[in-house]
Amino acid sequence: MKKITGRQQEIVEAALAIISDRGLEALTIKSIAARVGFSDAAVYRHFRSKAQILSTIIDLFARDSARLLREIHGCSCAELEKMRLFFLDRCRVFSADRVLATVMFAENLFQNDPLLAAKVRQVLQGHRRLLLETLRGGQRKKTIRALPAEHLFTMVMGSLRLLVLQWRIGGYGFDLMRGGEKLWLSVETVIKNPNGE
Amino acid sequence: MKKITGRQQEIVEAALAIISDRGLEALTIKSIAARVGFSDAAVYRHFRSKAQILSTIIDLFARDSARLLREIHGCSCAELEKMRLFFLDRCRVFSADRVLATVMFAENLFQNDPLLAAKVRQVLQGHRRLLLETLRGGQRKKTIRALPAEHLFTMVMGSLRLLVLQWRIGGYGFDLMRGGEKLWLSVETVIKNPNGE
DNA sequence: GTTATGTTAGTGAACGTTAACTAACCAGAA
DNA sequence: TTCTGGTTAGTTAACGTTCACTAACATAAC
Repeated sequence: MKKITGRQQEIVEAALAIISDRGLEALTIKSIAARVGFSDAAVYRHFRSKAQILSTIIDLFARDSARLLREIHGCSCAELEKMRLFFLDRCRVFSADRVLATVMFAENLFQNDPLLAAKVRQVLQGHRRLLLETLRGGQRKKTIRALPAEHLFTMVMGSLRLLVLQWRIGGYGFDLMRGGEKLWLSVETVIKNPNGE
Repeated sequence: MKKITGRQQEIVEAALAIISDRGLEALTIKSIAARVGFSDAAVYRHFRSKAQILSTIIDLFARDSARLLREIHGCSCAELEKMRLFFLDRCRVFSADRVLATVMFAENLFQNDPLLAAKVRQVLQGHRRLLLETLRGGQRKKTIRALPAEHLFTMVMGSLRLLVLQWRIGGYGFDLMRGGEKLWLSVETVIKNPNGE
């Protein structure tokens, strides 16, 4: 991970704003330059290529994601609580920075650039590993329902993803945090062990 | 809905194959023409624009989807069974025609063309309406868990979507039908009323 | 001879990227 | 202090490619 200059930060933020407003297709060197307020060529004083800008954005996503994973892993709370933390933290992050939600759904968009695609996939793999581990831990303690952990993962993560997608498609028309909190109550209800306690 | 000539059918199939193999970004008039076996200009003998080709593809998806919705709506079986039919039918359709799975995840890809985006959204709305209706019917009969129907929808549809996504990302490395059947068992377990029967 | 279905050759626009150049600033040597 | 060389960050103009799309023309069927 490299240090980043002020100008690079500006460029990345401009790129994020464009993706957030008009989608990844609208992200061109020209549109970035226009947003920052200088010519297209000037962008190349700070980044070697467009791919490097995208790579920096994904790194942002990955770094934040790694922080979350460490945080939850080190937490001494129960497994269901860990799941809740993950679920709601994702909502919080996407709420605060909408473009990260775009990156989350970018598996297909980066498929022309295998390097970027691999980077995104790696982040998602990290989520998967952590959640599966947590789910299995909860199942050992009989707090989480005894269904295939893979299935529970698909249900939890699938619900989260669809919620975020609905939020994006609807033009961010509802409060994602509140929506996430309410949805989590239902998700928790169905994944916790009904025979427990 | 228009009638379609043989050549048009060929072109649409070529387009579907390209999307399926190399993604929507690789879908150009040139690539379509190459696949059919003639020059790019010849495509315009059969379609007025690229958008019209895409529109035809979405129509295909919509027509198939409408058939499914009618079929399930007219079915006299229980609500949980209807949900199962929907879930597995989607798996079956995507298994048979992978590109339809691509279209299912194309909400963000068509966002630059509002007409196509609206068309896709309409199909998804249809799914949503049918499933919510079915879920609420099951809740009235106490066969489906008394949680907000919207949440149940998000969980079921989210699980289905993530399953299909995993299938696509993994290079179609597992049998989607079998995966869907197994996942459905878990989904059904968590959404059916535990106090019922 | 008209209609349908191809061809080749071309358009203008957009893309990422590079080239050539300039203005501002900043060292150290005269 | 002033000259000199070098770096940094910007400019305009252009490159080569690809895109969707069009015009002009050919050929064969009816």
